[in-house]
Amino acid sequence: MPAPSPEESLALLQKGAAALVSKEDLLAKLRLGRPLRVKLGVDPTSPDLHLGHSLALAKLRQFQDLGHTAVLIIGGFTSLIGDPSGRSSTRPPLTREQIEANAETYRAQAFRVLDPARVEVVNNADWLGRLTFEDVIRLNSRVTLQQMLAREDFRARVDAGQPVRLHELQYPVMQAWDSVMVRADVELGGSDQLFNCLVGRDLQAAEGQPPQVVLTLPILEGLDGVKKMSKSLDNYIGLSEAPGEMFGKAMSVSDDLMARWWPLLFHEEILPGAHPMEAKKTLGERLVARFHSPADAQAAREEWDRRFSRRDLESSDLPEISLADADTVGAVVAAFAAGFGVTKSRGDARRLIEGGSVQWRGEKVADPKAALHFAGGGVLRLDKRHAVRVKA
RNA sequence: GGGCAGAUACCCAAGUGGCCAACGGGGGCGGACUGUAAAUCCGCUGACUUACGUCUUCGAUGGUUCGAAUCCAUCUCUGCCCA
Repeated sequence: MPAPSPEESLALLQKGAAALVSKEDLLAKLRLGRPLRVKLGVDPTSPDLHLGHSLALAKLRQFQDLGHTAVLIIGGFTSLIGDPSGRSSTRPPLTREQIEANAETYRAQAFRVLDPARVEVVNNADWLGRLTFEDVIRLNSRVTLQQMLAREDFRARVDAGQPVRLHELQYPVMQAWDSVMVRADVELGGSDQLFNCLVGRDLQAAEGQPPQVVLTLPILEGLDGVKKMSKSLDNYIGLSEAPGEMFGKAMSVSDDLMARWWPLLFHEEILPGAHPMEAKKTLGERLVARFHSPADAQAAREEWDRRFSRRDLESSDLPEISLADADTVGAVVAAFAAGFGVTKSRGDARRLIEGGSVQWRGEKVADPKAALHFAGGGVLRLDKRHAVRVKA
């Protein structure tokens, strides 16, 4: 493949971007003819990277494919504070152990998207943790309170009478310092990172470095179609989720949300005239193909059709467990535990049963006290998404 | 440092001595309908219990009372105004 011209690269890199500061700067940097250092910071605040992160990761991959270097910053230090972006309240701090563990899983997940050959993975605890108080004061002198209050989420919390802690104001400064330390040519991030990334430009300039180009990507809405996709809201599709889970979650989103996701995920318009359900299946398939493999995608779709369209639980791929005869409540609790590692209270189980969700061998069992006999085996349906095959 | 207001379940919020495991809304879960969509309708939404009921819960601790989310004291935290 012939190396694309700077102009061609620019056109490609602009696709799907929410903001680019600035186009001219990026073009100028592309014309330097050397690999650019493209920074993306992620805070290991949870064990999972999700589809929301994948937009920036995919853009980073695009840079890599054009010959540039990905600088993936694991926010070992920043996550001790937590970016207040998009949050209406203070984030609870994580322990160092949690962060370490999460950082480890992040690498693995990020490499589902990134090219391992052109990436530097660094941890900002390595430099932020060494700053002296004097250093910190010096950095802070570069930023004004007014600038901070220009950030909408801070402003909103102040206006709403909610606390904003001073340490939260440090977050943009730390992120900016990262840019200086890795000598970033470009920084990627979600739209809500725009402010932080721009502080990076200021700080780099103050340190005598050419300011980075900032390229932001749209924020992906979560499964609920209302809030930003995030682990803490439990409205996400994890990059390392099993194909079936991924496909199923994709199928559960509203048609409207799917239509909004489509261009963000695929950089193309949704097929006009396609039945929404078909389109959604295609979406699910493409996601599974992207993060697992085309074969997994096809299998996930077939399994889904079998299980949910044709409601053929009997031939579906279910966890196989052994269960002792028990009353229905006890059996449901045991099946959740053995089949899915999920702890259900007996109250929860009873509610499911009384709600008519539980079926044994295709027959609804609505009486929590009914005794179930598992000799001979069969399928025990627990709720929409959970069913187990009981061994004979 | 001073004054005022506030802290209720996942979120918002009602409740100012017993009828409170705590109104209502949101969210979530389940059912009907369906395309694991939307809309609509119904049920559930602290734990244990077949049930009667028992236990834990209304910022924390201690108290008053036969009885407290509700009253008193102290403490912790938050917002606003003043300095």
